[in-house]
Amino acid sequence: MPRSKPAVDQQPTTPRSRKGAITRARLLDAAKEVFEETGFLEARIADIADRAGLSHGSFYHYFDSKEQIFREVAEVQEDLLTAPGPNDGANPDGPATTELERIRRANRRYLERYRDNGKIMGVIEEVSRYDTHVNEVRMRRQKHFADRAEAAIHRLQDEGNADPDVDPKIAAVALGSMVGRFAELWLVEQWGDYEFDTAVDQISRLWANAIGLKEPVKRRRRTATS
Amino acid sequence: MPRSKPAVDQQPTTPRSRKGAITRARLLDAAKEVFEETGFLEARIADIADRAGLSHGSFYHYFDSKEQIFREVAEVQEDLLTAPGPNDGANPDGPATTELERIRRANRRYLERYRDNGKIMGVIEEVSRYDTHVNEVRMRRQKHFADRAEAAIHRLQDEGNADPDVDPKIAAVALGSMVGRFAELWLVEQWGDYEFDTAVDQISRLWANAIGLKEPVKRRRRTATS
Amino acid sequence: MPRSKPAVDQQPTTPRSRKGAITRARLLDAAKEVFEETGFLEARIADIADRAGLSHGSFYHYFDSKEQIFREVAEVQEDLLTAPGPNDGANPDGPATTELERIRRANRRYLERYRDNGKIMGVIEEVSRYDTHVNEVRMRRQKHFADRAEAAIHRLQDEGNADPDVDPKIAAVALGSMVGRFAELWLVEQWGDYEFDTAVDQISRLWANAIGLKEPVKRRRRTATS
Amino acid sequence: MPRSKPAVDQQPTTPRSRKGAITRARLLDAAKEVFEETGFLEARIADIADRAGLSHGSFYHYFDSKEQIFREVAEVQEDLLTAPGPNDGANPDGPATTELERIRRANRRYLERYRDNGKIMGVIEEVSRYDTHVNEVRMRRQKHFADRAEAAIHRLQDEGNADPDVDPKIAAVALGSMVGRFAELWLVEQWGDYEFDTAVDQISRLWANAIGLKEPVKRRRRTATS
DNA sequence: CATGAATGAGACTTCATTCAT
DNA sequence: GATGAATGAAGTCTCATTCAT
Repeated sequence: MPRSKPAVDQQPTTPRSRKGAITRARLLDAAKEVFEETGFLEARIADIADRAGLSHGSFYHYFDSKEQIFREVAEVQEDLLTAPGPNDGANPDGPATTELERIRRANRRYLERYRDNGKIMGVIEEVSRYDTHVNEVRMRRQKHFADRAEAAIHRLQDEGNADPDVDPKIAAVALGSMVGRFAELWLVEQWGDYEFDTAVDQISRLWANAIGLKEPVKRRRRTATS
Repeated sequence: MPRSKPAVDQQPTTPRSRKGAITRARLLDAAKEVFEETGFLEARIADIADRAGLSHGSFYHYFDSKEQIFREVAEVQEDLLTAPGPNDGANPDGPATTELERIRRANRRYLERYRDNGKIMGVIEEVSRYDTHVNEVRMRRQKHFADRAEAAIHRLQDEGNADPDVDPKIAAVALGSMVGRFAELWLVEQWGDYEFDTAVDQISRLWANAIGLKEPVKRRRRTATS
Repeated sequence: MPRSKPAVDQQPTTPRSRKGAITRARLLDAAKEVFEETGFLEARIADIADRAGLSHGSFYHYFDSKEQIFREVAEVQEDLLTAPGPNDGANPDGPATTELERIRRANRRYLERYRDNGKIMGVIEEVSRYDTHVNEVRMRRQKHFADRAEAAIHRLQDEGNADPDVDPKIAAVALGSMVGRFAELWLVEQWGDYEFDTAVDQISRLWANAIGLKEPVKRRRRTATS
Repeated sequence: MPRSKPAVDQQPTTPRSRKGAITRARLLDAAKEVFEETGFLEARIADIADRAGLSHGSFYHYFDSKEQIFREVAEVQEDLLTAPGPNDGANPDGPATTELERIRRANRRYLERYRDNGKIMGVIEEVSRYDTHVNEVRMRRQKHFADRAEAAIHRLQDEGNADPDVDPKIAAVALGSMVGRFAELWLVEQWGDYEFDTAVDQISRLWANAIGLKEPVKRRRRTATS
C-alpha cells in the first residue's frame, strides 16, 4: 500500500479517565498471572483480556502487544527488587552492626523478594533472552547491585578490611551473578530445598569470604541442608 | 562423547547409508549456525534445511522437530563443556601443584570453552527456559560441576584446608552459579571486556577465598580491568 | 450551491444549536484534509475526529459513517466544479466574442477549479470506483457538462458551424472525458508540467477542431510544452 | 522482537515444478474472476484460494499478498491491451489505405480489447488509485499510446496534413485520455449503449478532426445513438 | 453535547508438518 | 533418499461503531 499512516498516536498507554486507569491496572494484574501460569510464549492476548474480564480487542486500547505489557510487568518487578530496604532509617532489626551483617541483610532482602515473586522472575529470565527491552531492564538490576557491591569492596579494601588482590569490578559482577543465579536455581528451578535462613547465611558467608572480609566472623550454627 | 545420548529419542530414520549420515551431520551443523544467528524462536525449519542444501521436507527424514534437533545440538555442546580436560593424565602444563592452581585450571577450561561457543551457549540458556529437555541437559552440566565441587570442598574441609562453616552443597551450587552466570554475562552479553587471564585469575581467587582455602595463596600481579 | 443535497440523507442529528453547526463544519473541514492526505481507505474516523479536536464517539453525532461524510465532502467539491462561472452576467473579461473563446473560458474555469482542488479530486476519482453514491455524484458532473456540450454542438451544427457528421451525444461524452481525464492526469498524477495557459489553449483547440468548429480560428502563438 | 529474519527468500513467485506452475496459473485465473466479481477491496485471499481449489495457506506459496497477485493480473491485462495488432503484416482487412482508417483501426482494436475485459479494466482503474505499482502499470499503457500518437501527429504535421498549431505532446495525452476515459464510461460504467461501430467511427472522427487531419474524410452514414 | 471505554467481526499471515511423486 | 506442494491450526491486530457516564 502506497500511503503511510498519519500516526495519530493512539498512545495506548495513558488512559484518560479513572475507569480507564483501573482497567489498565486490571490488565497488568491479569497479565502477570497469565505469564506466571503459562510462560510468555504460551500466553495469548485473549487469555489476558479474558482474565481481566475484557474483550480481546480492548486490550489494544492499553497496550500495543504482548511484548509491551510484559515489559511493564517486568519493570514493576525489577523496581520492586531494587527498591531500597528498611536499612536506611528505621530498621526493625536495629542498625547493622557488622559488615557481615550488612551483607547478610542485603542478601536476605534480595532472596526474600525473589522468593515472593519466583514465578514471574523465572519468566523474566526467559524473556530477557529474546527481548532486548526486557534484557535491558534486567541488566539495570544487575548493574544496580554491581555498582553498590563495587563501591563497598573498594571501601573495605581502602580500610584494609578486604583482600587487596580482588578486582572490585569483576568481583562485584561475579558475586552478583552468584546470588542472582543461585536465587534462580533455588527458587525458580527448585534446585535443593535449603532452609531459608541457612541459605541466606551461607551465601553471605561465601560472599564475605570471597572478598576476604577481615572482620572477625562470628560463628553461627551450621544447619543441615537436606 | 562420554554419554550414549540417553535423553534423545531415536531419529525417525536412523540413516543407514553413508550419504544419509553425512546429510544428517550437515543438518546439525546448519542448525547450530542458524540457531546462533537467529535464536531458537526465529529459526525456521526451512532456514536450516536451506542452509544444509536440502529441501524442507527432507528435514523430517532426520529429525522430528525443531526442538529435537536443537536438543541434539545442545547436547553436543554440553558434552563439550563437561568433557574431561587434559589435567588428568598428560597435561601440557604439567600437573597442578597447588589447590588454587587446580581451581584456576578448571575455571580456565570452562571459560575457554564457553567463550569459543558463546553464541550457542546463549541460545541454550534461552531455550532451557521453555524446553524441559534442554533444561535437563543444562542441569546435568550444573550437577556435574556441582558434584565435583562439593566433593572437593568436603575433602578440603576434612583436610582442614577450607572453612568448616561453609556448607559444601550450597557452596558448590552457588560457586558454580557464579562461574556459569559470570561467563554468560561476560561472554554472551558482553558485559565488561576483561582480559581473559585476569578474569580467570579473579574468578578463581574469589572461589578459593569463598571456601576459605587455607593454602598459602601466592601473590599474583593484579591486572587492571578497565 | 444550486442543489439542495438530494442524495445525502439527513444526519443522525441535525445540529440544532449554533455550536453544533460549527462543530459539524469543523468535522467536514477536517475530513477533507485527512482524505487529501491519506486517501479514503487509510483515513480513520479517529483521524478526522482528532483533527477536528473532537473525540471519536462524538463523530457519530454528526455523521453516520466515513462513507457518509465523504459523500458530503465530495458533493461540495462537485458543486464547486459545476457552479456557474462569471461568463453569465458580469464577466470581468467582457462577453465572450467568439465560439472558441466561449469554449476556452469554460475549459479554463474547469481546469482552474480542478487544479485548486487536485488532491481531493483525485480521492473522489478513487472512491467513486467503489462507492455508488460518490460515483453518482461524479456522474452528475459528467452529465452536467455532457448535456451542455451536447446542446452546444447541436446548435452549432444547426447553424452550419460544426461538422454535421459528428454525433453530438457521443462527442459530448468523449470530449468531456478528454477534459476530465486530462485534468486528472495533469493535475493529480502530475503527468507533464504544461504551462497553464498553453494547456487551456490546446485543450480548447482540440475540442473546437474535434467538432469541426467552422468559425475562423484566430492564430495563437504556440507555446513549447517541455 | 529484537532479532531480524534472515530473509531466506521463499521467493513465492517461481514455482519449481510443473504442478506448481499449473497451480499458480489456476490462482491467477481464480484471482481475476474474484476481482471481477467482487472488486479488489471485497476480495479475500480465502475466496481466491477457494476458487482455485486450494487451501488459503497455500496461496502464500505463490504470492505474497492480495496486492501482489492483483499486480500480476493487471500486468497481464495491460500487456494484452498494448499488444501489437494485426496491422503489421497480414491484416485480414487488408492494409489501411487512409490515415483515418489507420486511426479507426487502432481505436477499434483498443475498444474491442477493453470491451472484452471491461470488468477487470474497471477494477484496474480502481486499484490504480491506491496502489502505486498498479498505477505505474496503467501509466505505462498511457505512455505507450501517447508516444505513438505523438509521433504520428508530428509526422502528419511535417507532411502538412495536420493542424500545425496543435501541440503534439498535449494532443497525444488529451486524445489518449479521451479514448481511455470514454471506454471506461461506456464499457465499464455502462454510460450510453452506443452501437460498437458507431462509437468507433465517432471517436475516430473526433480524433482526426481534433488534430486537423487534412485528408478528405469519406462520408459515413451517421447512426443514431439511442 | 461530549467523552472515551468497550466491543467483536473479520481478515491476514506464518510455518511446522504431511505426503504424493 | 529427496522434493516441494499442500494443509490448516492458531493467533494477531484493526477500527468502525455503540453506549454508559
